Amino acid sequence: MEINVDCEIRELFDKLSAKMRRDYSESLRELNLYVGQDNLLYRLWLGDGITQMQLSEHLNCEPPTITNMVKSLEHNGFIYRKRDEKDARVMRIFLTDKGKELQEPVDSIWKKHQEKLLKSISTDERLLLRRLMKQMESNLF
Amino acid sequence: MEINVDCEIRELFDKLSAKMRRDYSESLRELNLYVGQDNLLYRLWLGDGITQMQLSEHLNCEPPTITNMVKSLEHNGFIYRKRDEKDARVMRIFLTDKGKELQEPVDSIWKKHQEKLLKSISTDERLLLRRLMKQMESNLF
DNA sequence: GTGATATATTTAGCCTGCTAAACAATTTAA
DNA sequence: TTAAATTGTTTAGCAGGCTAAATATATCAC
Repeated sequence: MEINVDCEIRELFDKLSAKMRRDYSESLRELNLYVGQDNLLYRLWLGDGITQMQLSEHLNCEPPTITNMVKSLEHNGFIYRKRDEKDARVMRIFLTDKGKELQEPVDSIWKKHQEKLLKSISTDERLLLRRLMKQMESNLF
Repeated sequence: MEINVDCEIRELFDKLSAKMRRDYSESLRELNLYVGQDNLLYRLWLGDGITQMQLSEHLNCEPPTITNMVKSLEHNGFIYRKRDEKDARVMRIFLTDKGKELQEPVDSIWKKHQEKLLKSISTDERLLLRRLMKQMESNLF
Protein backbone atom coordinates (compact mmCIF):
# COMPACT_ATOMS: atom_id res chain seq x y z
CA MET A 1 0.00 0.00 0.00
CA GLU A 2 2.78 2.36 0.92
CA ILE A 3 4.57 1.70 -2.33
CA ASN A 4 1.49 2.72 -4.25
CA VAL A 5 1.42 6.09 -2.55
CA ASP A 6 5.03 6.69 -3.50
CA CYS A 7 4.46 5.73 -7.10
CA GLU A 8 1.61 8.12 -7.34
CA ILE A 9 3.75 10.87 -5.87
CA ARG A 10 6.43 10.52 -8.52
CA GLU A 11 3.84 10.24 -11.25
CA LEU A 12 1.91 13.17 -9.92
CA PHE A 13 5.03 15.23 -9.67
CA ASP A 14 6.00 14.58 -13.28
CA LYS A 15 2.50 15.22 -14.49
CA LEU A 16 2.19 18.41 -12.49
CA SER A 17 5.54 19.79 -13.56
CA ALA A 18 4.78 19.10 -17.23
CA LYS A 19 1.40 20.76 -16.89
CA MET A 20 2.89 23.72 -15.05
CA ARG A 21 5.51 24.15 -17.72
CA ARG A 22 2.95 24.02 -20.52
CA ASP A 23 0.61 26.39 -18.77
CA TYR A 24 3.32 28.93 -17.99
CA SER A 25 4.88 28.53 -21.40
CA GLU A 26 1.56 29.39 -23.03
CA SER A 27 1.31 32.62 -21.05
CA LEU A 28 4.87 33.60 -21.94
CA ARG A 29 4.17 33.20 -25.65
CA GLU A 30 2.14 36.41 -25.46
CA LEU A 31 5.44 38.17 -24.79
CA ASN A 32 7.21 36.25 -27.53
CA LEU A 33 9.22 34.38 -24.90
CA TYR A 34 9.86 30.67 -24.41
CA VAL A 35 9.81 29.07 -20.99
CA GLY A 36 13.25 29.26 -19.46
CA GLN A 37 14.14 32.48 -21.23
CA ASP A 38 12.32 34.40 -18.49
CA ASN A 39 14.74 32.84 -16.05
CA LEU A 40 17.76 34.05 -17.94
CA LEU A 41 16.28 37.53 -18.25
CA TYR A 42 15.45 37.51 -14.55
CA ARG A 43 19.15 37.11 -13.76
CA LEU A 44 19.94 40.05 -16.00
CA TRP A 45 17.26 42.19 -14.39
CA LEU A 46 19.10 41.68 -11.10
CA GLY A 47 22.11 43.15 -12.87
CA ASP A 48 23.34 42.69 -16.43
CA GLY A 49 26.84 42.54 -17.86
CA ILE A 50 27.50 39.13 -16.35
CA THR A 51 29.28 36.40 -18.27
CA GLN A 52 27.81 33.32 -19.89
CA MET A 53 29.69 31.21 -17.38
CA GLN A 54 27.93 33.02 -14.54
CA LEU A 55 24.57 32.59 -16.25
CA SER A 56 25.29 28.91 -16.64
CA GLU A 57 25.94 28.62 -12.90
CA HIS A 58 22.93 30.65 -11.87
CA LEU A 59 20.50 28.87 -14.17
CA ASN A 60 22.03 25.54 -13.31
CA CYS A 61 22.54 24.42 -16.86
CA GLU A 62 25.44 23.65 -19.15
CA PRO A 63 27.37 26.28 -21.13
CA PRO A 64 26.16 25.09 -24.56
CA THR A 65 22.58 25.58 -23.41
CA ILE A 66 23.42 29.16 -22.51
CA THR A 67 25.03 29.69 -25.91
CA ASN A 68 21.78 28.62 -27.56
CA MET A 69 19.49 30.63 -25.30
CA VAL A 70 21.63 33.73 -25.63
CA LYS A 71 21.69 33.35 -29.40
CA SER A 72 17.92 33.15 -29.56
CA LEU A 73 17.34 36.04 -27.15
CA GLU A 74 19.86 38.17 -29.04
CA HIS A 75 18.19 37.32 -32.32
CA ASN A 76 14.88 38.53 -30.92
CA GLY A 77 16.45 41.76 -29.69
CA PHE A 78 16.08 41.25 -25.94
CA ILE A 79 19.80 41.18 -25.13
CA TYR A 80 23.17 41.88 -26.72
CA ARG A 81 26.62 40.38 -26.21
CA LYS A 82 29.88 42.25 -25.73
CA ARG A 83 33.32 40.76 -25.57
CA ASP A 84 35.13 41.52 -22.30
CA GLU A 85 37.92 44.06 -22.78
CA LYS A 86 40.27 42.50 -20.29
CA ASP A 87 39.69 38.85 -21.19
CA ALA A 88 38.87 38.13 -24.81
CA ARG A 89 37.49 34.67 -24.00
CA VAL A 90 34.63 36.12 -22.01
CA MET A 91 31.27 37.27 -23.37
CA ARG A 92 29.28 39.72 -21.26
CA ILE A 93 25.52 39.83 -21.67
CA PHE A 94 23.50 43.04 -21.52
CA LEU A 95 19.79 43.87 -21.72
CA THR A 96 18.42 45.96 -24.55
CA ASP A 97 15.58 48.40 -23.86
CA LYS A 98 13.24 45.80 -25.27
CA GLY A 99 14.63 43.32 -22.78
CA LYS A 100 14.29 45.72 -19.87
CA GLU A 101 10.68 46.40 -20.76
CA LEU A 102 9.80 42.74 -20.28
CA GLN A 103 10.49 42.76 -16.56
CA GLU A 104 7.08 44.05 -15.51
CA PRO A 105 4.89 41.92 -17.78
CA VAL A 106 6.88 38.77 -16.99
CA ASP A 107 6.60 39.51 -13.28
CA SER A 108 2.87 39.94 -13.65
CA ILE A 109 2.46 36.67 -15.54
CA TRP A 110 4.62 34.88 -13.00
CA LYS A 111 2.54 36.17 -10.07
CA LYS A 112 -0.72 35.33 -11.79
CA HIS A 113 0.51 31.82 -12.47
CA GLN A 114 1.63 31.48 -8.87
CA GLU A 115 -1.74 32.52 -7.52
CA LYS A 116 -3.53 30.16 -9.84
CA LEU A 117 -1.33 27.26 -8.81
CA LEU A 118 -1.52 27.79 -5.05
CA LYS A 119 -5.18 28.76 -4.90
CA SER A 120 -6.95 27.32 -1.86
CA ILE A 121 -3.71 26.11 -0.28
CA SER A 122 -3.21 27.56 3.19
CA THR A 123 -0.07 29.27 4.47
CA ASP A 124 0.68 26.36 6.77
CA GLU A 125 0.35 23.94 3.90
CA ARG A 126 2.59 26.10 1.75
CA LEU A 127 5.24 26.12 4.42
CA LEU A 128 5.04 22.37 4.76
CA LEU A 129 5.18 21.95 1.01
CA ARG A 130 8.29 24.04 0.92
CA ARG A 131 9.90 22.00 3.66
CA LEU A 132 9.12 18.72 1.92
CA MET A 133 10.46 19.92 -1.40
CA LYS A 134 13.65 21.12 0.23
CA GLN A 135 13.94 17.71 1.84
CA MET A 136 13.46 15.95 -1.49
CA GLU A 137 15.96 18.22 -3.18
CA SER A 138 18.64 17.48 -0.62
CA ASN A 139 17.85 13.78 -0.92
CA LEU A 140 19.10 13.93 -4.50
CA PHE A 141 22.52 15.06 -3.08
CA MET B 1 6.08 37.79 3.68
CA GLU B 2 3.47 35.41 2.32
CA ILE B 3 4.39 36.29 -1.24
CA ASN B 4 7.97 35.31 -0.55
CA VAL B 5 6.91 31.86 0.53
CA ASP B 6 4.95 31.40 -2.67
CA CYS B 7 7.83 32.55 -4.83
CA GLU B 8 10.12 30.10 -3.18
CA ILE B 9 7.63 27.32 -3.77
CA ARG B 10 7.52 27.89 -7.50
CA GLU B 11 11.27 28.29 -7.68
CA LEU B 12 11.82 25.23 -5.54
CA PHE B 13 9.43 23.23 -7.65
CA ASP B 14 11.21 24.11 -10.89
CA LYS B 15 14.59 23.47 -9.37
CA LEU B 16 13.51 20.16 -7.89
CA SER B 17 11.86 18.93 -11.08
CA ALA B 18 14.94 19.80 -13.13
CA LYS B 19 17.17 18.04 -10.65
CA MET B 20 14.89 15.01 -10.53
CA ARG B 21 14.87 14.79 -14.29
CA ARG B 22 18.63 15.03 -14.54
CA ASP B 23 19.15 12.51 -11.79
CA TYR B 24 16.71 10.01 -13.23
CA SER B 25 17.95 10.60 -16.75
CA GLU B 26 21.46 9.77 -15.68
CA SER B 27 20.34 6.41 -14.27
CA LEU B 28 18.41 5.58 -17.42
CA ARG B 29 21.47 6.14 -19.59
CA GLU B 30 22.85 2.87 -18.24
CA LEU B 31 20.02 1.17 -20.14
CA ASN B 32 20.61 3.28 -23.23
CA LEU B 33 17.30 5.05 -22.60
CA TYR B 34 16.46 8.73 -22.45
CA VAL B 35 14.11 10.19 -19.88
CA GLY B 36 10.54 10.00 -21.16
CA GLN B 37 11.18 6.90 -23.23
CA ASP B 38 10.65 4.80 -20.11
CA ASN B 39 7.18 6.28 -19.92
CA LEU B 40 6.31 5.26 -23.45
CA LEU B 41 7.66 1.76 -22.86
CA TYR B 42 5.70 1.57 -19.60
CA ARG B 43 2.50 2.03 -21.57
CA LEU B 44 3.50 -0.77 -23.90
CA TRP B 45 4.37 -3.08 -21.01
CA LEU B 46 0.76 -2.68 -19.89
CA GLY B 47 -0.17 -3.98 -23.34
CA ASP B 48 1.37 -3.28 -26.71
CA GLY B 49 -0.18 -2.97 -30.15
CA ILE B 50 -1.75 0.39 -29.33
CA THR B 51 -1.74 3.28 -31.77
CA GLN B 52 0.40 6.39 -31.73
CA MET B 53 -2.73 8.42 -31.09
CA GLN B 54 -3.40 6.39 -27.95
CA LEU B 55 0.20 6.83 -26.84
CA SER B 56 -0.10 10.54 -27.39
CA GLU B 57 -3.16 10.64 -25.13
CA HIS B 58 -1.65 8.46 -22.43
CA LEU B 59 1.65 10.30 -22.31
CA ASN B 60 -0.10 13.62 -22.54
CA CYS B 61 1.96 14.94 -25.38
CA GLU B 62 1.44 15.92 -28.99
CA PRO B 63 1.44 13.46 -31.91
CA PRO B 64 4.66 14.81 -33.48
CA THR B 65 6.46 14.15 -30.20
CA ILE B 66 5.29 10.54 -30.36
CA THR B 67 6.49 10.26 -33.95
CA ASN B 68 9.97 11.31 -32.85
CA MET B 69 10.10 9.14 -29.75
CA VAL B 70 8.81 6.12 -31.65
CA LYS B 71 11.36 6.70 -34.39
CA SER B 72 14.20 6.80 -31.89
CA LEU B 73 12.99 3.76 -29.93
CA GLU B 74 12.52 1.81 -33.14
CA HIS B 75 15.97 2.79 -34.33
CA ASN B 76 17.41 1.41 -31.09
CA GLY B 77 15.48 -1.82 -31.48
CA PHE B 78 13.15 -1.54 -28.48
CA ILE B 79 9.90 -1.42 -30.47
CA TYR B 80 8.58 -1.92 -33.98
CA ARG B 81 5.72 -0.36 -35.91
CA LYS B 82 3.07 -2.15 -37.91
CA ARG B 83 0.42 -0.57 -40.07
CA ASP B 84 -3.11 -1.45 -39.01
CA GLU B 85 -4.76 -3.89 -41.42
CA LYS B 86 -8.20 -2.36 -41.19
CA ASP B 87 -7.19 1.31 -41.22
CA ALA B 88 -4.11 2.21 -43.21
CA ARG B 89 -3.76 5.57 -41.44
CA VAL B 90 -3.02 3.94 -38.14
CA MET B 91 0.36 2.75 -36.87
CA ARG B 92 0.37 0.12 -34.12
CA ILE B 93 3.38 -0.07 -31.83
CA PHE B 94 4.79 -3.35 -30.52
CA LEU B 95 7.60 -4.28 -28.15
CA THR B 96 10.58 -6.26 -29.39
CA ASP B 97 12.20 -8.80 -27.07
CA LYS B 98 14.83 -6.20 -26.32
CA GLY B 99 12.05 -3.81 -25.33
CA LYS B 100 10.35 -6.38 -23.14
CA GLU B 101 13.58 -7.12 -21.34
CA LEU B 102 13.83 -3.52 -20.17
CA GLN B 103 10.78 -3.72 -17.94
CA GLU B 104 12.55 -5.14 -14.92
CA PRO B 105 15.66 -2.95 -14.93
CA VAL B 106 13.61 0.20 -15.54
CA ASP B 107 11.27 -0.73 -12.72
CA SER B 108 14.23 -1.27 -10.44
CA ILE B 109 15.78 2.11 -11.33
CA TRP B 110 12.43 3.81 -10.87
CA LYS B 111 11.94 2.31 -7.42
CA LYS B 112 15.47 3.14 -6.36
CA HIS B 113 14.97 6.71 -7.50
CA GLN B 114 11.69 6.91 -5.65
CA GLU B 115 13.21 5.70 -2.40
CA LYS B 116 16.07 8.13 -2.70
CA LEU B 117 13.70 11.03 -3.31
CA LEU B 118 11.27 10.28 -0.50
CA LYS B 119 13.82 9.22 2.08
CA SER B 120 12.97 10.44 5.58
CA ILE B 121 9.52 11.63 4.55
CA SER B 122 6.78 9.98 6.61
CA THR B 123 3.67 8.28 5.28
CA ASP B 124 1.49 11.08 6.57
CA GLU B 125 3.65 13.65 4.88
CA ARG B 126 3.56 11.67 1.65
CA LEU B 127 -0.20 11.56 1.74
CA LEU B 128 -0.37 15.29 2.35
CA LEU B 129 2.11 15.91 -0.43
CA ARG B 130 -0.03 13.91 -2.78
CA ARG B 131 -3.14 15.84 -1.78
CA LEU B 132 -1.44 19.19 -2.31
CA MET B 133 -0.08 18.21 -5.70
CA LYS B 134 -3.49 16.99 -6.80
CA GLN B 135 -4.89 20.31 -5.64
CA MET B 136 -2.29 22.24 -7.60
CA GLU B 137 -2.88 20.13 -10.68
CA SER B 138 -6.60 20.77 -10.65
CA ASN B 139 -5.90 24.47 -10.10
CA LEU B 140 -4.33 24.55 -13.56
CA PHE B 141 -7.75 23.43 -14.94
C1' DG C 1 -19.82 7.70 -56.88
C1' DT C 2 -17.98 12.06 -56.15
C1' DG C 3 -16.80 15.97 -53.00
C1' DA C 4 -16.27 17.60 -48.45
C1' DT C 5 -14.94 16.60 -43.86
C1' DA C 6 -12.61 14.14 -40.26
C1' DT C 7 -8.74 11.42 -38.46
C1' DA C 8 -3.75 9.62 -37.99
C1' DT C 9 0.71 10.43 -38.98
C1' DT C 10 4.66 12.98 -40.76
C1' DT C 11 7.53 16.97 -41.92
C1' DA C 12 9.70 21.33 -41.05
C1' DG C 13 11.24 24.36 -37.93
C1' DC C 14 11.54 26.20 -33.60
C1' DC C 15 12.60 25.75 -28.18
C1' DT C 16 15.23 24.01 -23.79
C1' DG C 17 18.30 20.54 -22.55
C1' DC C 18 22.39 17.33 -22.80
C1' DT C 19 27.46 15.39 -24.00
C1' DA C 20 31.72 15.25 -26.51
C1' DA C 21 34.87 17.60 -28.89
C1' DA C 22 36.83 21.79 -31.09
C1' DC C 23 38.58 26.29 -30.59
C1' DA C 24 40.52 30.43 -28.66
C1' DA C 25 42.63 33.07 -25.13
C1' DT C 26 44.86 33.20 -20.73
C1' DT C 27 47.79 31.31 -16.98
C1' DT C 28 51.09 28.55 -15.15
C1' DA C 29 55.37 26.24 -14.99
C1' DA C 30 59.84 24.63 -16.72
C1' DT D 1 60.14 32.44 -23.30
C1' DT D 2 58.10 28.80 -24.83
C1' DA D 3 55.23 24.54 -23.89
C1' DA D 4 51.53 22.76 -21.14
C1' DA D 5 47.42 23.26 -18.60
C1' DT D 6 43.28 25.76 -17.64
C1' DT D 7 39.21 28.51 -18.70
C1' DG D 8 35.17 30.38 -21.55
C1' DT D 9 32.67 29.72 -25.53
C1' DT D 10 31.08 27.40 -29.65
C1' DT D 11 29.92 23.54 -32.77
C1' DA D 12 27.85 19.19 -33.88
C1' DG D 13 24.62 16.03 -32.93
C1' DC D 14 21.40 13.98 -30.13
C1' DA D 15 17.01 13.88 -26.84
C1' DG D 16 12.06 15.49 -25.48
C1' DG D 17 8.78 19.04 -26.39
C1' DC D 18 5.98 22.37 -29.10
C1' DT D 19 3.09 24.50 -33.37
C1' DA D 20 1.69 24.89 -38.12
C1' DA D 21 1.18 22.79 -42.22
C1' DA D 22 1.42 18.76 -45.39
C1' DT D 23 0.00 14.14 -46.51
C1' DA D 24 -2.66 10.03 -46.66
C1' DT D 25 -6.55 7.43 -45.66
C1' DA D 26 -11.48 6.97 -44.19
C1' DT D 27 -15.99 8.37 -43.64
C1' DC D 28 -20.02 10.98 -44.43
C1' DA D 29 -23.40 13.42 -47.21
C1' DC D 30 -25.43 14.37 -51.34
